[in-house]
Amino acid sequence: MRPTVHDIAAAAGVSLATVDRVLNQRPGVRHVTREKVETAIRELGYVRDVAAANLAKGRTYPLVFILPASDNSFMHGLNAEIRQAILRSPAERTDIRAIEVPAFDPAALVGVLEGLSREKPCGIAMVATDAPEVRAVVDRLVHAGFPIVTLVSDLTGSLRHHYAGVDNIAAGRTAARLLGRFLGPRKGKIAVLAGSMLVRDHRERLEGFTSVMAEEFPDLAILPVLEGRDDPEIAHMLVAKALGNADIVGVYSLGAGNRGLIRALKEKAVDRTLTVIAHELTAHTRAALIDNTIDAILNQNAGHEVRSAIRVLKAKADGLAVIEAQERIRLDIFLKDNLP
Amino acid sequence: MRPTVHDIAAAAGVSLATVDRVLNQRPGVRHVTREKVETAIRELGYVRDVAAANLAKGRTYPLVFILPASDNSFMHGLNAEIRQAILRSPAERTDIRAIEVPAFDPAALVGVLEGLSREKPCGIAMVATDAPEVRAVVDRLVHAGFPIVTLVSDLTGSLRHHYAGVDNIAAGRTAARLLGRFLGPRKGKIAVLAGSMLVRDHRERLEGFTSVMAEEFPDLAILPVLEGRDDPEIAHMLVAKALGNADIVGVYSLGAGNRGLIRALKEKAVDRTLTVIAHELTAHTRAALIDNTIDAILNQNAGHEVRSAIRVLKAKADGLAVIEAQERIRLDIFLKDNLP
DNA sequence: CTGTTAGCGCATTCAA
DNA sequence: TTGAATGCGCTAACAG
Repeated sequence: MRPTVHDIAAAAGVSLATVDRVLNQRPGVRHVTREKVETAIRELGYVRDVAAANLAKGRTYPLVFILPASDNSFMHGLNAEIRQAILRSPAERTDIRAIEVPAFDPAALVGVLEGLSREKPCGIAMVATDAPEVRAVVDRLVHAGFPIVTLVSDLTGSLRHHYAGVDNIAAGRTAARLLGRFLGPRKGKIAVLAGSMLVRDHRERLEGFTSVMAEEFPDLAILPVLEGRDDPEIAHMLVAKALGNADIVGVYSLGAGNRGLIRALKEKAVDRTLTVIAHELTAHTRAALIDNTIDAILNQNAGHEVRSAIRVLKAKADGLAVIEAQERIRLDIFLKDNLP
Repeated sequence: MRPTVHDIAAAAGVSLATVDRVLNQRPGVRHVTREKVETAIRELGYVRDVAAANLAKGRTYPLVFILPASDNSFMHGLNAEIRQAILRSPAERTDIRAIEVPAFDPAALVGVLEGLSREKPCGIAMVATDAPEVRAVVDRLVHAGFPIVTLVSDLTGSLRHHYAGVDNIAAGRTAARLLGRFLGPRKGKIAVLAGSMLVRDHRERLEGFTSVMAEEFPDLAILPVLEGRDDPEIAHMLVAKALGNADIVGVYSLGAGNRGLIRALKEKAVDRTLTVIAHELTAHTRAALIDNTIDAILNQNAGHEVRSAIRVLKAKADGLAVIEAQERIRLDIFLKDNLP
């Protein structure tokens, strides 16, 4: 049988309340008494039963998710996963609220973040827009004791506790190698469609992509990046125009808004054998993968990201450790054969 | 505030004990009383607090893992993950025991399984060897009320509750497409190294591989399968011999024992440009991927499989639902760029 | 500074 | 067939 608070109280010759004070590092315990209790804890190998503690405390975890208000399938999916998590709230003792902020708008994000410090959530998950002022508030909130995890897009250089998203440099490098290997001996130009160079995830994907291209596939030349703002309409326009270039042999779409990309490909490139790699598995990209418009999809599993963010935030709130390997968000690579 | 047993007792005008009897479908409640309670439960939207219930019951989950005694890195890794889970046991209320059985030996597996029915674990996770007699015991145990999940290798057609492993047909198909696309316009022969056609996962990978090869890459011919019994020494011998064939342009290793494969490749194929796809990320395959001996690795994450098996078994033991998407074991595809 | 006591939501005796 | 009382491991008033 595992030792309980009673056992350590008996071993240390003190009462339950004192043991509790030591366990929860509350004040009002003499140094010597504290030492006695700590010794007993160590010797009996006591580990606190978190479930029982939460029951006694009636603890719930008020969590806030901050997301950009973007009208693309990936963000819709992320939203859906958060709603799923809200449905599980009773069982998981969470109390989750989602807040939307204008996309690519550091000032708006900062405003919401500052408002949050008043309502005292026990954890914050946010899709970060990469800007100094955002980094500043985040650092301030972390200092004030709020657990913060970044979601999907990281905020490197800030004090955020954890990042629940894929390694985007690795994603870009992987895209480059797949494209290069699939193209084999072919030479030509590569079009790159991004959302915005303002978000770190897109910048990092591009960085990884260009470096592997330069190192290993010198016969493929990258054209100037098209910024589609993750908007299907803009993406369609940009890609349709770019496809006028007959030297293009491949496309890398590293952001969202792939509906527009796919439409442009079907209109302008039916007769060409382009190799296309895109990010994010959605209804649209899935269909395009199956009908061979797209050759491979790199994906981050929004459900895993949300669940991981919640686990990490709860653990941080309790001062507990996380299973690192479990919280690593993997880059999914989908060909038409291994679709879920 | 969520409704508790007290609330439904008050609403139904009965005592806690009666509510409990209804909740746990125990006998000794008049039909009309039962109905009253059930109505109250429905109307208040009561959901049981599993943590509190487990606390009151002092419940633990005795779980058994059955693994083949194979000396390859993948099985070592699986073992390590189970040991990690054992370390987490106190926090997760599990009590995990691992049993090794001779590999590819249905009779031995049946023996262990039969012995288990006496010690009453509340869940069994097993790497299945695919044989009718195994299917028979599994079905018997399931009928007797034991939750059973298959791990890594499934037992299709049996009554096992869940399979914690990858879709191996999809894995084989994916390997074929990667190999075919990487090879591009090249023609030639493909060597296939398997462990044993006695285990379902290997048979399924081969099946998926050959079908995509036949459908989409007719210029690549598959040579007769080499059965290395997941043993590095045997694998080395077989592959070294096979590489005498100068027409070979690619290799698909769908089992374990890749140490032997890699050694053979380095000895016999330094001067050739083979495209090689292997399964399972280990220290050896990782190094080979980095030094370009292997071009891609398909992997199943043993840690996820073990944690998933535990979650599912606990849920089944409690008659609870699982998050299906979370329990789907994904096929990892690693190029040298996205290694963890 | 330290101890007593009640109670979180549920299960389980033991009586009635 | 039903109910009252007790306890699981822990926290939190409230006394001393």
